[in-house]
Amino acid sequence: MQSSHEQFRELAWKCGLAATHQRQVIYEAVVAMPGHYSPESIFAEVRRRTPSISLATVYKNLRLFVAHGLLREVSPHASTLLVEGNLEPHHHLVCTRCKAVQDIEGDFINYKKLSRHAPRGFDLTQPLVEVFGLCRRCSAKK
Amino acid sequence: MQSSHEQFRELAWKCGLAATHQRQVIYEAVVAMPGHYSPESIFAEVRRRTPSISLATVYKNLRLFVAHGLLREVSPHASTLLVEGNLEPHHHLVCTRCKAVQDIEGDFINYKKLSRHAPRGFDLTQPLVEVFGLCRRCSAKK
DNA sequence: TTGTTAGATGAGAATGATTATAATCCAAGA
DNA sequence: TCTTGGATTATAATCATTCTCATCTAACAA
Repeated sequence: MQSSHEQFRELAWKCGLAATHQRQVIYEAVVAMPGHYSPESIFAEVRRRTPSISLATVYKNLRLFVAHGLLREVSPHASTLLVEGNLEPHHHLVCTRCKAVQDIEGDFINYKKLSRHAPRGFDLTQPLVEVFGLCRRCSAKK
Repeated sequence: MQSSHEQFRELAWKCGLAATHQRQVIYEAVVAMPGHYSPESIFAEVRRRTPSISLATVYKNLRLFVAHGLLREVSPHASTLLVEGNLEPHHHLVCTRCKAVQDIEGDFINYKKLSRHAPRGFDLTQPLVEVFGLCRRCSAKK
């Protein structure tokens, strides 16, 4: 069984990226636990092990990892960046009011109907979906 | 048949809002044509008729109209605001690369399955969905 | 019609997340 | 070990949006 370090070195090598210490700790911070993480929270976490790291480096590498498919961007057009390490296809539930995001399982999309209504040439190879509603807390407030 | 002005005055009155000239022209700019509009584009449009109007007023009133259900926010957690006058329930297709948004018709969501997988208390009374893919232009570039 | 006032507007400053810049640094192949 | 192109850091810059507050006006009452 490979060490976590060796696993990352191999991933980086496949993507043609230098396996720097900073990239290592950023990647591991996201992948260590399931969940959705902001650049700031990753920065705070990573800083404990590598105090000299810069916030710009965190941003740059999160974008890079997402571009290479090592991480997933929680919402591809959200106002603030969130990343997750879970690469299994799954959808998200978003609260319209507080913008909280959570995973939602289940096969509730009819892909055949969906692609029938999509315009010509629109690539829905692996459609990801965001469902908007009101989370429990916000619908209680009302 | 009511004039457009009278229609707006009545809507404003129902919401308890003063029917100012600025609100009138902002509302009409969005509702006049189907489509998705940014605050800047509405500002540019509205300025032609009302040169003294302020961008802040446009933002403030778009948010207000959305809060009162007179307009719809295209994507409730997008990085930049877009509004539309079409209040008929419909979903959106978003390009992951260029973030372009277009309407998509069709009943491709299985609401029963969806609510079965949603957490307790999550309000999905009228779930709106955003589907991510690659628009034709972006998937051609690849 | 006029007076009163709560709410609305306008101009510009402030905010906050993200990206750009440029000097320094280091991973990786020779 | 040496070389070099890519990586990192600190900070400035950006940009959409919101805030502030002085001024103004729509709406109701007299």
